[in-house]
Amino acid sequence: MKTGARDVQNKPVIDKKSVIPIYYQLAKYLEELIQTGRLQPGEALPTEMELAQQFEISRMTVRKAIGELVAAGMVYTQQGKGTFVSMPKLDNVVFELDNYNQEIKDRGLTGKATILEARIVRANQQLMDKFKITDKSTRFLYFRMVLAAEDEPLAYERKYTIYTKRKPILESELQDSSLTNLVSVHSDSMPVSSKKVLQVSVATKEEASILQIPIKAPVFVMEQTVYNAEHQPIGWSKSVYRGDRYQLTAYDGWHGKEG
Amino acid sequence: MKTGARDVQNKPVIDKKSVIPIYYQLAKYLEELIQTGRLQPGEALPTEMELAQQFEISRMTVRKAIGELVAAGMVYTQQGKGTFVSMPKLDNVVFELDNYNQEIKDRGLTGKATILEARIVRANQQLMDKFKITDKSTRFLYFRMVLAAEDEPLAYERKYTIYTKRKPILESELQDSSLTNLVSVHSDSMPVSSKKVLQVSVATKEEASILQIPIKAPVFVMEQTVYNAEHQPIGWSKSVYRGDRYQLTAYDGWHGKEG
DNA sequence: TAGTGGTCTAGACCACCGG
DNA sequence: CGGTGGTCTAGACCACTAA
Repeated sequence: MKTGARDVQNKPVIDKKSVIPIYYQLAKYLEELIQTGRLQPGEALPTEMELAQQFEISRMTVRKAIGELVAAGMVYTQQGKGTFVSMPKLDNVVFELDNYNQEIKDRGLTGKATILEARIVRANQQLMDKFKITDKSTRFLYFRMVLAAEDEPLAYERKYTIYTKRKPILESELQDSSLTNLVSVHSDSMPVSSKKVLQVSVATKEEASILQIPIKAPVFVMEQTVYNAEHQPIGWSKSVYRGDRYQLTAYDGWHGKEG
Repeated sequence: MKTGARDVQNKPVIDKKSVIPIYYQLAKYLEELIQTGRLQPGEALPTEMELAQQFEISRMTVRKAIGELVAAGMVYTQQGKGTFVSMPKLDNVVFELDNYNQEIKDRGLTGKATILEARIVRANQQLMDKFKITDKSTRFLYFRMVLAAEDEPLAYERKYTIYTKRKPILESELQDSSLTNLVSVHSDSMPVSSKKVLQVSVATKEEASILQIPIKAPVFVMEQTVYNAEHQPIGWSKSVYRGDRYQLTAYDGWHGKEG
């Protein structure tokens, strides 16, 4: 009588009566085999039929487990050949920068967004370029604001959206002053995509003054453009982040974040 | 006799005899409904049973299709309630920076990595901190190199790995001078995870000279630490990228990259 | 209680790969 | 050709939600 694989404590690897799904148990088991090196990169996993028979479960359940590992990038499948342990890719560079609100919350600080200025402006050459328009009479809603935590200024943001609705500028802008929200409220079309470019620069006199840092101190500059369904720019912002308070972090590999 | 949904040209939405998998056809069909606005954010999709009956396919196939959309972030499921169209999240900040080799290739340039120095060094306080060790006699392999394209220097990298194998330093290092590769070749344990921190700074005199930029010009500074399976640092590097030649870009939304 | 998505089964046929 | 993963079926039972 088969009873499936058991670990060193003679404890069954898969407990069919557990509330934890079988496919999840199997995925974690295989994950452990890989992370402890009992399955080396490039090595083949047992075939789906073998795993199904060994643990007395359906092949579809095995496939669901393997699907989890594929999604996690730990294994890859080749039709007609088998399933293999991936080589760890540690040189991808995908950085995450938490947005302002989360950033503040994570640090347990009290954040504040102060609007320095909010008014209607007419098109100038820079705006006509950024929004890819030629109509000089276009009006834009212009926001200028400072983000601070614990009374220390962290970022300085300037935002523009095409002003078509003629809606008054409300206090509620303070609740969510993200560019996409401003665009949603004041523009005719919905934002559906966004592009951000992050560059490094040095603080201008104005930026240094607002952020309370020395002139020419290094800063991150992020430009965001928000597009509607027709790929037309409907919002643009330029944000300056203090270089001494912001950084981007990237984790790579199979147990990066836990360490 | 049921024949399933048909589009405006009376063409069946799902062709069961196609070589294209049914679940894929259904996923693309639902995707189109969402992107054209016929299914609005927050709105519920037809239930899995409804879709199965409408297209005369198995519920498991419907689930596979929906699984694709979930993975793409376009819909989310709630047990006991239904499946709903996601709100587009345009304010995530996940930046990608192509690695040096791809970067060069993408631009159609001829890249070159020049090793300025490669030698064995003993532990100093900075290295003992970075590698979290206390043994002063530890030896490190130290690489110093410049990355250039079209004879223009772009980045300056300093890399350290624990030197345990006593292997000679070979020309082959030039082929793949990534930190993970150096660690693989010269260290006892395999790299399994990596952490990178990107900050903004200004060029020192040495960096400015090597990168041919003014002193105090803004630069990206990336520190990478590579860990083995026991979460011990086995490699560390500090790379300086010219601020006038590098930027990070992030796309967000459902049809961002195509535009 | 009725309806939803989540899990699981025991088959089936197929496309692809290697010997 | 046998073995592999890829797709698909027609059921089943469950946990959860809402009326």
